[in-house]
Amino acid sequence: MDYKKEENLRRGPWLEEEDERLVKFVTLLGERRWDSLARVSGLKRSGKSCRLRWMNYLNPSLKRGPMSLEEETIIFQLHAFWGNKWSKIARRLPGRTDNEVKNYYRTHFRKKLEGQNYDKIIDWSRNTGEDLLRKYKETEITWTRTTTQEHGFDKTVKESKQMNMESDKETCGGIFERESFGVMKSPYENRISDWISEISTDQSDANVLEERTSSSSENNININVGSWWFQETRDIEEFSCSLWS
DNA sequence: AATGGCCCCAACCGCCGTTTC
DNA sequence: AGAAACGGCGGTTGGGGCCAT
Repeated sequence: MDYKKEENLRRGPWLEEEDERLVKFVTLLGERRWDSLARVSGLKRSGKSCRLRWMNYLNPSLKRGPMSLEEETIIFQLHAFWGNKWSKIARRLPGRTDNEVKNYYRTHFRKKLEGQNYDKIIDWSRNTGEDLLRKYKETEITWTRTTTQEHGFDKTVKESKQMNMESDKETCGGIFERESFGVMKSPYENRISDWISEISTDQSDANVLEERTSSSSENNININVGSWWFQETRDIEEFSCSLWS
């Protein structure tokens, strides 16, 4: 349905009675056929508007309240991999919407990262997968320090942790170890750990392949295996879509 | 108390891929 | 097979609330 063609449609904030009516009809007809649902319900709203209101606000499975530290971590880390794929990121956060994630990122992270030249740190097109993962981990450490401060963690502990990061690499695997100062990993972080370790495994394979390619013919066209690897693994969804189930 | 600036977030827009007829 | 309808996505906007001056 085209908004411009439907001049008598209501726009702007939803009234309480509109919400009630929408909930009633979605319960009755299901989350589909939004245009016909909008018509049948008598709401003077477009199907799109109804869908959006339900998806972003009325759906009972939505989580309310501020983002947890775990959710912040996931948003940041997945954004580092996928970029502005808000719906994809939101799928990793049960009860959160793409709109919410997008707004959250814009208001909370972008400002912080602008100050840290984030866009320059992560240059998707010019780095190998290995570079990207390393640089990503570096930004993660910096970011962790800022947010943990905000959340009341002890700054000194985290900073000394960061200095040991190089030697910790093997055990850390890129995910900060909060167990070491008394906070257990959440299920969110465990899943992130799993994703990252799967990525690392794939990357090792890619690096082996890269070595073989370059040693066999040094003057060949440069095939950036690292980038290939990263391209593939940016679509983690392909092999981990059931993580939340 | 008034006001201007900023932040936050719900809602809208336009585009595009998919599904339905 | 092709047109229309539908649904999903990312970017943008506008208004309410908060805070500093």
